[in-house]
Amino acid sequence: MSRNRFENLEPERQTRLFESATDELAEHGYDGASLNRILEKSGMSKSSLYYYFDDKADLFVTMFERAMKYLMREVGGFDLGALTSETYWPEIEAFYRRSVVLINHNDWFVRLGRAFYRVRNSKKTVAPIERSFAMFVRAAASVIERGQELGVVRTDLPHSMMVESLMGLGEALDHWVVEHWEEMSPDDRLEVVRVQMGMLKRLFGKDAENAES
Amino acid sequence: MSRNRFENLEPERQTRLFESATDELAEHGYDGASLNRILEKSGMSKSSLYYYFDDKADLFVTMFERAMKYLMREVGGFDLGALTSETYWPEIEAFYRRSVVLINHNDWFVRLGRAFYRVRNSKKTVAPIERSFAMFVRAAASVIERGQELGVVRTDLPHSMMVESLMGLGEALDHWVVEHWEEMSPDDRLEVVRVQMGMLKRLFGKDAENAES
Amino acid sequence: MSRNRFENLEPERQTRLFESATDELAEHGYDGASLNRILEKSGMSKSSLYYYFDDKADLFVTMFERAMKYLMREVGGFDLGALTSETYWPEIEAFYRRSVVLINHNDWFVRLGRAFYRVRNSKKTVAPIERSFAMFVRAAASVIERGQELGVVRTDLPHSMMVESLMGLGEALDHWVVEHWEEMSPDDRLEVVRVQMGMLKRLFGKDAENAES
Amino acid sequence: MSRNRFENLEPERQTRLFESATDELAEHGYDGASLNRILEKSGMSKSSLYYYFDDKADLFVTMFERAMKYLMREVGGFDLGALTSETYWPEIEAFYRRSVVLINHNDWFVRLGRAFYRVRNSKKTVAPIERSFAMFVRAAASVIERGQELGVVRTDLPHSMMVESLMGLGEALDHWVVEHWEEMSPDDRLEVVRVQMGMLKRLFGKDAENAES
DNA sequence: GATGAATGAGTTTTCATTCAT
DNA sequence: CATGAATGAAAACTCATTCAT
Repeated sequence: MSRNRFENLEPERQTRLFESATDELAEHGYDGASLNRILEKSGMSKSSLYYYFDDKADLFVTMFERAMKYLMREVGGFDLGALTSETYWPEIEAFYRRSVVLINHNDWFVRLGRAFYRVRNSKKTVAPIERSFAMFVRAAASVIERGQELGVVRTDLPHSMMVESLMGLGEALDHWVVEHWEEMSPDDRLEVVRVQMGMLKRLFGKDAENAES
Repeated sequence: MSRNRFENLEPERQTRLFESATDELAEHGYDGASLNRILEKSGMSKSSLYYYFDDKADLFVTMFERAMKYLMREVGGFDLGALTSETYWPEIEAFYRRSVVLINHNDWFVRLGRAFYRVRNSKKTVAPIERSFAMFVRAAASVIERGQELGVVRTDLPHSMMVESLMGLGEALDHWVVEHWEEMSPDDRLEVVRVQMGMLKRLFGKDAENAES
Repeated sequence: MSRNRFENLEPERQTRLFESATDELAEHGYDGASLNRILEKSGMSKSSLYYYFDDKADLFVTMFERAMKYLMREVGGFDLGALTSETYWPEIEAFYRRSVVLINHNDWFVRLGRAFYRVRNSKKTVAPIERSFAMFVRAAASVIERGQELGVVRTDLPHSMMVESLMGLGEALDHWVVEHWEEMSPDDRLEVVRVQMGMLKRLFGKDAENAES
Repeated sequence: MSRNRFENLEPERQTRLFESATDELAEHGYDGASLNRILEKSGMSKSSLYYYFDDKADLFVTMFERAMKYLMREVGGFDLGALTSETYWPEIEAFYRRSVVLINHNDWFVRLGRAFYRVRNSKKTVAPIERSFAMFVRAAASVIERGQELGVVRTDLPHSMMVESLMGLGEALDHWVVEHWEEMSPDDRLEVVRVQMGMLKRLFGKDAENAES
């Protein structure tokens, strides 16, 4: 129910709320995020917020889902089935590159990114948020599995360890990008994509598997 | 000021407070940790806590530093200067292995580990905690730098990116170990050390640097 | 003003609102009843409710009066003037019995009963509700007075004490019936009417008055 | 834990809180009672209240239990086992009379009485309050059962119906007393006790049982 | 006729911190 | 040394009501 209401809210106020909420989430994590502060920043009244959202969790889940939808629309996803052993890594890199370009134009997306990583470490996160996040992890797992099917991703590690490592390293790399964003030229940024993809390939690529032994 | 006082506190009460605080920190992170709950669990009075510590931050900083000191005493650190290109990776692996053995005997250390990672992502962390954590990061940086001096760690990445990647991947790997701890035999655990060291070497080792090109 | 409007509302929506409101009132009492919950259950919009009713009190007063009108229509009232000393108690019992039969077919009426008793004890009840309830009390008082005129109801008690006792005992008995409703056969129910009438007669009947001395 | 703390609170502040809480409870019932209003009236700070009590329910349960203890100390209870068929009704009447005398000196007790009846009808009453009240109902049930054992209380009604009737009628009678308290002389009041006991005996007494048939 | 939108004031509860004893 | 006591500020959430359309 809340979703429809929010869609009809004056876009400018949507944005104001959206940005305040994202900032707050990024700064304090889910548990620490204060609705009061969000409302103060966005100028919205407390009762209005509860008119648009069921509760704190609903607010952030909605934010997250909207952002994901936006990301998918702008950047596009993978057609996992269409990947081949030749296109696997290049496609991922292209996706990454497109994301970086997108971030170039929407700085609030960086803040959401930060927020995302914070929520991830919030134990008390209520069920719906957990679900939202689980969806994301599952996507990552699918990408890994597809790579293994195609024989381009190593298979000698426990699945869960791979997923967690990917998320952990990915977070660190993204975080680095976000943090150093402004001191880099557009070219630098694309170069970083190349470097970081190199790290992922080195860590998870099949060919490297043999190099170790 | 607080430090000296706390040292003189009856050891049994030290421990009780220590464990309560660590648990709370692990479960709720720094911002979410409640002094009230800690005091309830440990049976200490609120005013006593404020007698021994300046404030919330001081409490956790002290906890953390004591744990680090304990870790160093039990596990031993590196004498970075004494490392050679031959002993570099084996020494790190040995340190890791000793840590895992230690965890075997002190489960509260696992909890502290969890706590550590949670605090790390807490932006609002007051200055002193930040400082405590920075010390830890600096140690990691030193290890990396020494490896580069010895020519066994790659040098083609920005320093800060390497440090962050190490912390991120390290967190993920540790987290995986903590989470799967009980379903593993002692032998499994040591095998995991070997595997994870393989990942670190692959990601940061110099030899692999060429493999990429 | 509100009354006329509500009469013109689509009957099906009238009923939906009616039932939601009655349920809510029964469960939470007047003060505790939430318009929000009522509206959610009935699917009516908040502004519509305020179109049809002046405020919270007006809503419940209207509900109550409609129910009373309905009760009178279905069950029939007394023609107090037509009662004689012989028909007084039998007529009351017959009324009671008819009410029980009615409840058999309209379970929401049970809920209204519960609601009624809850409102009764709500001190803050706004003036109009008080008035509504007063009407009901007056009716009970009239029945008592008529019984006294006919010489079949005791006269040795303060009038107000009789009225209050009647309401108190009546509530308890009704409450008992409502609570045990489902575990009784139709025959049981009518037997209960007989038993409870016995109690009322014993407590208020004139003949019993002598028995005491 | 809370109990001890409250005992040590400055008696004058105990009383202030006690009276505010009782008044509030009497006026609005449990659900409707506002801690804010209580605190405003009593001049206590919100956090202090939560220092002395666990939560809203704990506050009222404590109030109730203290009052009951006080009542039992001042008025004395029954030794049910010691009652005989001759002393049963007189003892009850004596208890009632002593209570009325007590009320004479402590008008807040009247307010608590009102409060008690209101809580009773509060559906949402949290568990502890329910328990407190259940204890009271059980006491009433015991008195009834003892009377039946002694052959002075009728046995032709369902047990639960008797208990509920007793509570309902008792509430009404008490309520009447409270409401007319000030317009009566001390003698009037004791006369009322006699009259009301007459009603209870008539309704529940064994001898009357036959009178009916 | 009908309703979506907005809100101020309210709710219970928890927080970290201070201070007199 | 130790603590009982007190507090203001903040937390998430709900309330009945209003008004422009």
